[in-house]
Amino acid sequence: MNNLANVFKALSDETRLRIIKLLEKGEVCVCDLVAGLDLIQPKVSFHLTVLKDAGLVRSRKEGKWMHYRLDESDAFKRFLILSVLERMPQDTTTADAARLKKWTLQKNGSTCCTVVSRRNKK
Amino acid sequence: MNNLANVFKALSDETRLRIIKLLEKGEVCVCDLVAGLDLIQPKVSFHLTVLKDAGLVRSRKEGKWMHYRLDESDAFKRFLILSVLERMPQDTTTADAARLKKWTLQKNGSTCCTVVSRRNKK
DNA sequence: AAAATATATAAAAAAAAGTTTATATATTAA
DNA sequence: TTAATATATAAACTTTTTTTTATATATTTT
Repeated sequence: MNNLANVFKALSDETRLRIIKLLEKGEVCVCDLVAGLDLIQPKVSFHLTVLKDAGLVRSRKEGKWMHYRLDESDAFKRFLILSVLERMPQDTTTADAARLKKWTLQKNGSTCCTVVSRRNKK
Repeated sequence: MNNLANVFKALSDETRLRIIKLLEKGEVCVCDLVAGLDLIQPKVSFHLTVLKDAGLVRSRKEGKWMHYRLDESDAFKRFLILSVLERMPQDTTTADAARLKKWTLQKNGSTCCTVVSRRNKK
């Protein structure tokens, strides 16, 4: 579904707005989103599917990992996403970003979402 | 509630988008909205309350009638409302507008929402 | 090949939103 | 004052959305 009410519906959930914020700076893989949001994986997958169905994110598979990114391919979506990014309350989003950063540092190639292509090329 | 997710939630329902469209040209009283939408009155009241809680409409009481209008008091809301107004599919909205027009013509002062103040002043 | 991992999805359960019917309140009309 | 009307709200119900738990699939690692 891609009608107007549905795009708004996709944006009507706190968790999904947090996801959008975590995607602000570019692609993030599901395992990293799970860490950043501190939520169980199927829940995150569910919300990603809602966002994708509404055309607000796109995904790219790389090995066993799935990377999501914002889809700002048209002006309306771009504006909606931008207004989410700038309007989300700081407290939540900084906590999420901090968790994500901590996680990516500590996992250090040993856990999920190692960038395979790069490792293989080495 | 007036947080971001809630504003989007208010816009995530077809009936509420139809209401916004009917309010495009200015204040409309509840009985006229009921006629335009062809829905039962408590249902319309419910959706008006949702819109009001989200800060998207305002209301004004005049006698026993309640008039609703769009609240475009800030740039963000104004943008959202504008995008609804221009993006709603024609078929639904023209049918609603036609019903509302027909109703206001035929009721002719005899039924609900007679503009009391004006009549009294005569 | 076997084991481990990332992710999606299905099924069941819980929570939230929307609908309907009935009714209360305020106001106006008679 | 009594009757009628407009609207909001409450209660019961239905539908939709979200959450959780379990599992299947694809891929990688060993």
